[in-house]
Amino acid sequence: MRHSAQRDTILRIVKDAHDHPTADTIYSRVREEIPNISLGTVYRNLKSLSDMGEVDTMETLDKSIHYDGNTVTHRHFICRECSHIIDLFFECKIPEEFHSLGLLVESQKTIYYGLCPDCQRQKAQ
Amino acid sequence: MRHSAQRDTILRIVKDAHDHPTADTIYSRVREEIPNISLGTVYRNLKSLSDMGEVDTMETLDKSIHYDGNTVTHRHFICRECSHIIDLFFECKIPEEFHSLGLLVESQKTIYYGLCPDCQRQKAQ
DNA sequence: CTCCCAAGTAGTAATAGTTACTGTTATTAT
DNA sequence: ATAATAACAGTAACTATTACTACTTGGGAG
Repeated sequence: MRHSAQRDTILRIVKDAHDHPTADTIYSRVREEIPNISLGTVYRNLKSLSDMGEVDTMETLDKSIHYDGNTVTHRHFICRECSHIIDLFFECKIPEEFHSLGLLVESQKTIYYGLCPDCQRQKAQ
Repeated sequence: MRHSAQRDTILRIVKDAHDHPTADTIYSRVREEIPNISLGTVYRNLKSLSDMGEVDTMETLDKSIHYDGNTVTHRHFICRECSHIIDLFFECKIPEEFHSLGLLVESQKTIYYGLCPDCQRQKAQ
């Protein structure tokens, strides 16, 4: 894989982001540094960065992919009201049962859905 | 909500399916019974059935939504080689930590990725 | 039972997110 | 420095899904 300024910038911006941005959001942030970058370049590099394990992806109820620069295993909570995404660094053990089923687990993605504290308060009023 | 033959059929077919079909797959199955049903009708009803909690959805690495007629809380394993989806009925406890964070969890979706027994064998050869 | 009308439908157009293509640019091995 | 080719910008194409519109149908009121 050849070096490219575009991919460097994309990776840095995803690593710096803590809001699980979509490709389009990443595109507009990268454009502040590289104004004429192509959206296709952003998608292509996000895909290769994801394949290389440099970034993680989240598939949510909205139809766009969210990217996560934090590749440490963790889970997510999404508020059904405000769509805010919260990172959860609880322990993520692979249950014993996988062995007996002969399943080799390489990664896992968990999303919890519900209400965040702020939205619970608003609902209560 | 008014009764409709189309929705009844769609729900029955999703409940009978055990392969987590996409809207398009469901469409072709429903067409065997209602040949002139519209794809839009399938999408619209899958959405309302999902809103009503009659079916569950799965957002996977491929970009289409998979539907699950089994609404008992469970998790999924997807093989990265053959894309086979396996249902897992292990216990799905909500960790204690959510309370201290003030997060109200209403549902959860977990997908494990890895290799199924068959694909592990093929890789070993 | 019949009539009415809103909810539902078929068919089609539109949209959004993503990927593919094409000619040009830039990285890196020689 | 030069050649080979990976990566790029710009644009077209694709796929899954949603929206729209005129027509149909379920089911309650009379």
